[in-house]
Amino acid sequence: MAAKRSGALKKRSPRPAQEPRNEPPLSLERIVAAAVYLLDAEGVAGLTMRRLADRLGAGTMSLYWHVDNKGDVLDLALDAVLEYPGPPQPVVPGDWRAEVVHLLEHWRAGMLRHPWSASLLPGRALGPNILNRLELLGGILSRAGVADAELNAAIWSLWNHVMGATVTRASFDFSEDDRAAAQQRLARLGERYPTIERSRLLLDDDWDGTFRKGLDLLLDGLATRR
Amino acid sequence: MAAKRSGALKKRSPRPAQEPRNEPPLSLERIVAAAVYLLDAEGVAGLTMRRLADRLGAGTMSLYWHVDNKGDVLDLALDAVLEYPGPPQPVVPGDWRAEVVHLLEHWRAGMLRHPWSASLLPGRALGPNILNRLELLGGILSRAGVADAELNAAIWSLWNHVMGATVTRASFDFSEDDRAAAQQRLARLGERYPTIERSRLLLDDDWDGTFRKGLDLLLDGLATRR
DNA sequence: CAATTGACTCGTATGCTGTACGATGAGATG
DNA sequence: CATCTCATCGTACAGCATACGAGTCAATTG
Repeated sequence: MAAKRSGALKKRSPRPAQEPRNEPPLSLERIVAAAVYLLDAEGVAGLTMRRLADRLGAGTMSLYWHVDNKGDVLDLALDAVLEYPGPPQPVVPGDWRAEVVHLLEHWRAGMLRHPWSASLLPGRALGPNILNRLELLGGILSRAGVADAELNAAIWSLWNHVMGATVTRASFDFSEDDRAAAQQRLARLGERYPTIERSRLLLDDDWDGTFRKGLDLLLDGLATRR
Repeated sequence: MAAKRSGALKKRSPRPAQEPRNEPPLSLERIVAAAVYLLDAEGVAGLTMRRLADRLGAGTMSLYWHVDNKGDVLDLALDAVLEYPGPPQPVVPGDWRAEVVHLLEHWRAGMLRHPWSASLLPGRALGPNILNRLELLGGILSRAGVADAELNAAIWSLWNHVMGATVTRASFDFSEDDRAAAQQRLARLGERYPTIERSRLLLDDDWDGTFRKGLDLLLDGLATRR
């Protein structure tokens, strides 16, 4: 990722400077924190190298000392947001379903707090925090007795469910203002799409419930495989 | 979408022109076809309004007569690619599982032929072809006896599985060249991520099998809900 | 026939974007 | 003092979407 920056930690220069700098020196940590802030506040399109540098009180090109390109910033911001505090203790040890549910709901909640993360995840590098979560998930399933031959399919299916549910919600969670318009637009299509219309597929906003029900489908399916 | 273009179909001008035009006149159909071509050939980043116009032998700004903005082009290209020929006949009528499997595998195959479509789908408008597929899916499930209260969750879960599996495959299907590098990179992480390493989660390239197995999980879960 | 209208095309210009390159300076080391 | 490395940043460039207005024609109208 960052190429030029020397191997890990070095003594920081105290940086008195002639024109006195009122900002602390740049660092990967500061850059990533500012990037997350901008992404949260303005979305993916709102993060540009210029705005990022402005926010840090630095010149645009100074960023490129610490980072190879904008992709690095996105990779780092994404993985930073997906830090996992570690497997929870208060869960009943033998209850694999509860463990999976807790892991995935925590995961989903984290991504919903940073809606850009779901859309960013495919196509970006898998950082250590993401791998860590996959590892934990695989471990739970494996210990629960899922056969090795089924393990990858199980992991990916659960992963897809979390990603998909998060992305879907971000895409279709109409703001209250748009809601009336969406309602009307869909009503006009009622004749062509009667089932969708009747089930209010695109208007139902119980995303948490939908996520949970789908997860239960998968877990029920898994339960027959042990 | 297209704003200025008058209400639907009008007589086309034969367009002889003084400096003889060797290209047919622009039309939404030509624009969409060219956009799909560029997307297939160069990916999302390869589609720019300039290149699209060049390919059509037209000036860049001419496109904006037929289309409001680039988003329109993407919406139209996406929905064009997801056209559905209609429910297949040769399927056993009563076998809802086979119907769902056929519908979703056809869907997935279509998106894999145009890998950009999966990454584009969230965030873009739901065109008529997409809605049509959702309607068919909902109909099958409803007729199969899925309760209305469960219907939305079932539809979204299956939708997420198709989208997720397609996006996941596009993200992690390393080219043969990268494969050795990826292999080595992951081996180095083997100590930290033993389960992932053992299951070869990121190296397994049986995407079709993974998709099918995950789909069976969901369908098994659904089968208990009727 | 002449004048007008409307459909369509496109050149130019604006303000963004990521980033290549090279100049600049500070602190450490010789 | 001379060099070297770390770090910062101004300028420049190519490419992007698109606003605006001028241009060209065919069909319509008087």
